[in-house]
Amino acid sequence: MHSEVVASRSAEQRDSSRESRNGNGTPQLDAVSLAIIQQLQEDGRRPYAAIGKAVGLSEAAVRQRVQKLLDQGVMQIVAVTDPLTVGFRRQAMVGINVEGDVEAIADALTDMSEVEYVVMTAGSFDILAEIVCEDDDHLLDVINKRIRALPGVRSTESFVYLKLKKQTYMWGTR
Amino acid sequence: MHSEVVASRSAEQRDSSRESRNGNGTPQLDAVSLAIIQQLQEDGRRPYAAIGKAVGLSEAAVRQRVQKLLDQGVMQIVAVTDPLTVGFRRQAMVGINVEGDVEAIADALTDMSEVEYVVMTAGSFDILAEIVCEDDDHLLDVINKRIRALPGVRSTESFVYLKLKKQTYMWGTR
DNA sequence: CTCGCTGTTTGCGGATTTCGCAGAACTGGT
DNA sequence: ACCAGTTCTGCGAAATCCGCAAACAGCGAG
Repeated sequence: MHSEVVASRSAEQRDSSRESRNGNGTPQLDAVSLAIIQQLQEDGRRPYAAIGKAVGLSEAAVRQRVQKLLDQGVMQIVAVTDPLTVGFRRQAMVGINVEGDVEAIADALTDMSEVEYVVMTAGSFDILAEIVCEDDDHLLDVINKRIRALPGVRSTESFVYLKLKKQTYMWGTR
Repeated sequence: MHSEVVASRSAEQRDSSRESRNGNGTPQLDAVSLAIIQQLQEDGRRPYAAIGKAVGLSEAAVRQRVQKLLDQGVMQIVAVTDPLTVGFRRQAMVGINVEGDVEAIADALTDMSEVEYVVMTAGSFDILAEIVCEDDDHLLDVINKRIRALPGVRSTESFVYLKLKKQTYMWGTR
């Protein structure tokens, strides 16, 4: 019925060893899990059986691997939107310079619900943070009252979003 | 069986008028669609019936709305991961200054597969673009050979990612 | 080499969910 | 009041999801 798939699977399977972890504690993914993620990046609701056919695994096996990937926090299956469409009128990327413990500031930003995205960077900013707000007042409040008030924040520079041009989640689908 | 749900629905339903469009061509979302999106932001695979129970609609109605939201491009249901986990070792945010047609440059960036995110901004950069690459060589190539080569790009500044601290998709879930 | 341990895969039923469709209900315009 | 367009509902049929027990593979200890 699906003999050629099985054949290709056992070929793939050879080097897909047991899941291990590297130093960071980030789970090491084999080729099959990667292929599963790729399938779900194209369509987060794709049936397990269809994914199984694509990657050469049974429906139940795919289901278990997906569940594990979710439990481990390797991936999440979610709806993503353009915030502007959903009623958040003001967004900005904020570049931040820190004196002292950068990670502590990053953690503080992480705790703010208006902050969608926090990344520590090399370059003329120590941290980049994306802010999503309802309106100008809200944005102003977050940047001036809350972020600049954090002890250790030396300076900030804001880039207010005018238009979102691209937003994809297709890593590995090249 | 679910009488109280029906009751609460008709209350909600009153102000959920026909879908319209604002000037931008972006569909206007009513409270119910927003609630549906919110449900799917928590779990992209949540069954239609469960969503229906939460927002006060029948399973079929939810299904139709979700399909329309997907068709309209208002949202997409996808798996998202930390690129580092999936084998992309180098990422960077690139700030770009443009002379002339900013949107043309933004479109050119959008066409590059390594570019995950493009946004036009106000401030000292005209465009911010997020780049996801396999390694340093790849990143260098994209920034120097491809982005800087675009006619109209006056200057760029790169912020290489050191550590991703937060990445959420929970707009409206506050 | 064999035993046993562990983690993964497979193959099933049964329960749930998805899907397509036809009719009812609601809205806005004439 | 009526009509056209859209949305919602309620089904039955098909597909999918889920849990479980058995088969299987890797691996270290004896």
